[in-house]
Amino acid sequence: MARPTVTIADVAVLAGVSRQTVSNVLNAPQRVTPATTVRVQSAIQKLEYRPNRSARNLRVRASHTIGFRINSPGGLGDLLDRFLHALANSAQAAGYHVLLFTSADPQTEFAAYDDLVQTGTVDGFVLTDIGIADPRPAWFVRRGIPFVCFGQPRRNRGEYAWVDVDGDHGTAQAVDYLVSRGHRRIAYLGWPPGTGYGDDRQAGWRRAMRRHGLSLTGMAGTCPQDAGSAAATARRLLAGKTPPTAFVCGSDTFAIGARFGCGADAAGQPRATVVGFDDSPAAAFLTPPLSSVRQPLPAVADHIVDLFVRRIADPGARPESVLLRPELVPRD
Amino acid sequence: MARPTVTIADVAVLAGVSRQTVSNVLNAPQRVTPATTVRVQSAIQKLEYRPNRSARNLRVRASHTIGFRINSPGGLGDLLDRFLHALANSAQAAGYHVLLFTSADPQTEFAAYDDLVQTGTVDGFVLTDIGIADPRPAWFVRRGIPFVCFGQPRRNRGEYAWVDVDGDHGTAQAVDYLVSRGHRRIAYLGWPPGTGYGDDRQAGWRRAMRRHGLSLTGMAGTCPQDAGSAAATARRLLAGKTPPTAFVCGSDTFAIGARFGCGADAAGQPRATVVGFDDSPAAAFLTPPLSSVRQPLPAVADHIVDLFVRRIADPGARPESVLLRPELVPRD
DNA sequence: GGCGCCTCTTTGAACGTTCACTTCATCCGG
DNA sequence: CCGGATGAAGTGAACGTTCAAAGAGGCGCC
Repeated sequence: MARPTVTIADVAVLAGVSRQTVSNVLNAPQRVTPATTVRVQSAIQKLEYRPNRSARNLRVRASHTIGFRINSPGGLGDLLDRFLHALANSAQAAGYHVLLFTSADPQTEFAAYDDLVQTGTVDGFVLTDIGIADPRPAWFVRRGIPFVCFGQPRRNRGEYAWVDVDGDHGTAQAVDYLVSRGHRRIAYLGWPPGTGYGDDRQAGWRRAMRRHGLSLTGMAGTCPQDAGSAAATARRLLAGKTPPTAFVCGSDTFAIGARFGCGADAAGQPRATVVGFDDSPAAAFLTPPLSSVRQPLPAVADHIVDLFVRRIADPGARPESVLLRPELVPRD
Repeated sequence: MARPTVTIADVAVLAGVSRQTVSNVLNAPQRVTPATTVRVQSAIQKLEYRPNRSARNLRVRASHTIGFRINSPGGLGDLLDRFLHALANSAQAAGYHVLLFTSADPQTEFAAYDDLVQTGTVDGFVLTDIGIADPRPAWFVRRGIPFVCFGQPRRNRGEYAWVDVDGDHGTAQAVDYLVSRGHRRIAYLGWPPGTGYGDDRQAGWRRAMRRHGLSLTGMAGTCPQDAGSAAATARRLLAGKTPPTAFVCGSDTFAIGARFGCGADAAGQPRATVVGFDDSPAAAFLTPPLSSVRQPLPAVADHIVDLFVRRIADPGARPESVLLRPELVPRD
């Protein structure tokens, strides 16, 4: 009810100590006697004191905020929600917050980054949808702006901080799984070459197929990521001389499309087994549900925030990076 | 390159005026002579001055930030991304930002709201997924915390600020459209009663059916919002004595499920026409694409931010609300 | 006993902005 | 030529926190 703001000075008076001691109780407890700490803590509770973030930010010259650009259709598909949730969660645990912003055209995008940093609104950024020759990482380094990528930059990957999920390993796992279930003609359905992550996923499939001594001919399908063209591509592959009995897909969108394209046999069962990527709820809810490769988003977010905080703490240090393994979620 | 921070004082010196005059140029231009304004503006540009947000926030006791709770699976489906984008966009235009946060369990949820406000991290909140007897609006009012709902609270709706999309009107439009295309047996597929928004959408279908003098028997299907059970429910309705020739759906998830459930005839065409709700990309990409009722998200976000800003400006004023009309996007 | 050292606490200042008030200059009517 | 009104610009203080440095007190060592 709009009670008057209670400040650190109020707490200090009630606890019979100085402002600084209250501050120390909160920020550097080891400097304060246990007895004093108790007194201050109880004063804090009694007054329901909560430190003012703007004042703190002003003084320490940091916003404790991570900027995230949310762009219109979002290349991440329905992964975005779940990633944002995980990111906000991990950030909070580290005393940070996630701030959303948008920028219509590419030329205002960099201006937006600059603005947010110059005004002290954010301390840095998390970047997603890292393109094959994305100009942003280099630009950020030039400006000295802290950032962590979700997805590895393909060029100069040692120079930037990033966290990625090993797509190659994921699709290879999917192939192993299908082989163990008796499949031998396993097709791949994913993005055309040039996306980076898509290439990795396709490479994992190819590698695993070779490892099992299986043929790739007539098994590779690429198309835009929409259920419609995925369905069409699946149908095309199924119409070939040696039709696949299973599909490994670059995303759940492809997978849902593939399921559509397969159609059902007399018993109502899909004519081919489909394994997706991302483990989206939509895929899990199909009947029968899709197996899918799950990205460990909470772990991804944790690492991103961790790397971010370290970047802030020591901007001069060599950027680190983390490659996490996804996990196949089998559903039958 | 970590150049030394340029402050309002630097600008003042360069322009040969006082701090306050620079501040006025930015915040109250009418108080300043055009000639002075020009001099100050050019100094600002030369120094690339950007006002520090923390300092401003501290002084004016406002964060110019709207809090948004992003919860794990998100009842909004893939609407969430697009809504967040729109919200961030509208907020920016009004000088605000959107800050994400999470809270695991319900008991920490209120603590989280409190914390963000008490620390001055946010000025208020945008609430989504307003339940039929949601405890939050009343709680916020009691605490004097500004908020705007996306979706109307069903109880005490005059007491809170909200923006909603008229679901009733949307499904009625869908029925009109299908009738104009010659359909007479039009089924509804949506949530079980008790969600509020779901009830509206079903009511719109029912009302329009009656208006056209069409029978409702064997036409109402409710089930959880997942493609699997939607498909099953659609199959069940199609197996009835007078099977529907079209489906109006409460969401695109239901719609995609219905499409699955219909299967295809010999020519590969779906056995019933399906109209979705939300106009998600997934629905548009099916072949043939789904018609769907589009929520005007940019307008929704604009109104939400507008109402929010007004709440802040005059917390005592009677809360306003806006009901927007969705628009059917026909696709054939 | 005097000195240095360590631990805990306090003090004044500073972060960069805007508010409230004052000063200064100009203009106009009488 | 004066008095008051009007408008532009400047001044000191304040927002609430943490930093840097200094103060107080106790302890051990020579």
